[in-house]
Amino acid sequence: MQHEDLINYIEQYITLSDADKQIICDSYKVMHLDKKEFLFHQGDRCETEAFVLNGTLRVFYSDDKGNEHVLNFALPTWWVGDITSFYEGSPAFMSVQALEPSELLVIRPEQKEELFKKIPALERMFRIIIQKHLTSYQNRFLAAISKTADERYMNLLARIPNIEQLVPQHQIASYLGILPESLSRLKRKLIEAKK
Amino acid sequence: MQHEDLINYIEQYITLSDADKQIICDSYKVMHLDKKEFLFHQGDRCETEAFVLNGTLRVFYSDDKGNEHVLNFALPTWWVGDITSFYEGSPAFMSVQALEPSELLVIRPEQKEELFKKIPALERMFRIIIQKHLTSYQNRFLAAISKTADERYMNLLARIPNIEQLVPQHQIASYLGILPESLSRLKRKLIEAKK
DNA sequence: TAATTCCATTGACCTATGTTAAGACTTTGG
DNA sequence: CCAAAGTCTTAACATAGGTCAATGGAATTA
Repeated sequence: MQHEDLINYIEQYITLSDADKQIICDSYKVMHLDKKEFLFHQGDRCETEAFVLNGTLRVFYSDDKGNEHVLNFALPTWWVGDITSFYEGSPAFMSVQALEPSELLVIRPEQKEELFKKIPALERMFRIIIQKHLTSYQNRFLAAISKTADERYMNLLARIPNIEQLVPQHQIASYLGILPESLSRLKRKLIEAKK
Repeated sequence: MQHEDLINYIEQYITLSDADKQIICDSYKVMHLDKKEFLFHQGDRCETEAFVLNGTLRVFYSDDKGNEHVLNFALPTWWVGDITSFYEGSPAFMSVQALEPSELLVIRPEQKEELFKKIPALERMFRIIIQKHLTSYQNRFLAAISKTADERYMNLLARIPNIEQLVPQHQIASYLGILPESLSRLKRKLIEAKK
């Protein structure tokens, strides 16, 4: 069943009756994205919140000079969306694009409201998830101002060991907040240091 | 009345009956912090969420080398707390300390649960506030990796024009993610460039 | 399969910020 | 009211990472 991973995920947080599971399956629709296809674009309203079933996506922000900065990747069992845009209808702060063909489970704002009414315990789960995201960005910020690019690279590898197989190098550089040239140089230094 | 600023703040988001106002006044207790006194320490459980009535506080993280990094300041009508620690009971990620004598309205987790039961519309307000915090840290992160210290300094001044009168310079440097020496140099350059 | 675009690497050079150290001025606490 | 601690500035030097340019290989597309 398509929704199995989502059900398993939710059951880490709360207990679900069979009826609850049915409601969840009805609320989330399967969606496919081709490589390079966007879930939503920065500036548009984000009307979909998605749970990644498989594939890889990047969440990025384009600044005023047109430079793109990877805020995060999205891998299976992760959530993607722009919550402020999703709930409040404001323009999305970032874009989300598939880096390879990907399968998602998506929900729209009205349906999510419905879902919360039917399974209020989910509110708590999503609140915790938002808090984790907040903590994660606090950490990214702290790392950006207090660690070297080497350290941030090693941390990323520790957190997502197969990241090199999943996304191209220049996306990793962008995630780290450096240029591809710098990542290249950095990797060489690490290899030489190991010898 | 002590709670007036809080009531006004909340009324920006939702409509309150007189009974609601009374409940809010009963839920939030006035608290005074002397200069240098802590609201809570990194590593402890954060059992208070506070609304700042007056004064100035700093929210900071101490890294493994003992260096302190200012995550944010807290000024009148701002909220401070470590939500994850507050709700989930985990150790606080950061510390909060008064930079001058400050007055707060504080609430404890159990009381906040009670409050949500009595005035459910507050849940929505706090969800929006968390989302704003999340966006704010995404921005801090992006600025940290893509803007120069000059730009970040100018942004801070634009956002909080009187920040120089409120907090010592080395705290501003810490907020910007640079050393006091660098901020000093940077300010001189800006002054010279203006001539 | 050719043509084109994209991607990773390298090198030379540049700049913003860190590092260290010193001195003057201000605030705090006994 | 003095001593001590904290704060701001300046300067000389070091370094991480940016910038620019060139190359070769890989992946897309016609």
